[in-house]
Amino acid sequence: MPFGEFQYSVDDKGRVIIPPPFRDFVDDGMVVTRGMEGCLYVFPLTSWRRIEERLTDLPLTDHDARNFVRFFYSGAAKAKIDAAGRITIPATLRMFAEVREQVMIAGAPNRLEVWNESRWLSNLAEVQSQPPAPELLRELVG
Amino acid sequence: MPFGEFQYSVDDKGRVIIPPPFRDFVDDGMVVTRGMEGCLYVFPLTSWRRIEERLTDLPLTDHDARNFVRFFYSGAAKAKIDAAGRITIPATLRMFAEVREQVMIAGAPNRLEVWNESRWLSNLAEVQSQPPAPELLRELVG
DNA sequence: CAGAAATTTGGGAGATAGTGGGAGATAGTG
DNA sequence: CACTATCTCCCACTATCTCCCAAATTTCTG
Repeated sequence: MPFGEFQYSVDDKGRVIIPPPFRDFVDDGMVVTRGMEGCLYVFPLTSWRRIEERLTDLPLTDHDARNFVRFFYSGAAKAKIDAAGRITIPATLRMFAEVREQVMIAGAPNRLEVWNESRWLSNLAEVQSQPPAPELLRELVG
Repeated sequence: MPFGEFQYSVDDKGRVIIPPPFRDFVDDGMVVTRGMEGCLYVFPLTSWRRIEERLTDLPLTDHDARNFVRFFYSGAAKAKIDAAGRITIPATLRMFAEVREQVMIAGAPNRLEVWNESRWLSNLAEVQSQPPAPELLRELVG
């Protein structure tokens, strides 16, 4: 499971470095898509296939389900690491997550997250001002 | 299954590019018809035949069923990819979905969707402002 | 501390994709 | 039946992207 956070720059071609400790995790290819709180999710290809199946099974008749699929499924893009350890993030996703200049790459359970740096910081600040619910903390420390 | 989203322009002949990653998906011809939330659905010909059968089986006696058939079936038009990777969308469907100038082509389970660009954006904004139901999110990460 | 290895960043060339226009064929109208 | 408008197929130019290479910086090791 990848953990840790790393700061990188984005060049004007939309290329972002995958931190060396995370490279094994996404070695066989990955899928980048929209995430919650305005970040991007990066799933290893094998995990994505499971998600894809679940999304495909959602009912076409439900408005919210359709939009849910549009958010995660239509937003998705395959990516693979180049010789220099980078991936190219499509323009639409860069715009969505305001990925430009400085970004944070964060490890998460089963995925990576790509954040606009200042969004990352303000999101952290929010967590500090609104501490997690006690029942969540109990999960952590027992 | 086609996923991803792509932005294109529509020329004054009503021609729209099918994104290169989706071309295999609709290689044997496709059917364009009205879709939900004001977009257009694009089905591969083989999927369409299944839909056609189901629509044929709907009871003619039911008002809602009749209107459902009018919506999906009467609006349908065959299309095939030209040498430059485009299809021509009939004027009536273009009017329905306000397909002109800039459009988004989005991959979806079993189909493609063609969107007026600003409709697509405001629809996505709706998803963000109303966070997805927890049971849907569980679909995503397990 | 010095050399070696790995990592980050940038740039360039060939290939691919996007866009527009035109001519012949087809269909519609008087 | 003739004329006109529309559509389809074909061609060509331009822009963009991907892959490859190379330099500069940092980190690790002996």
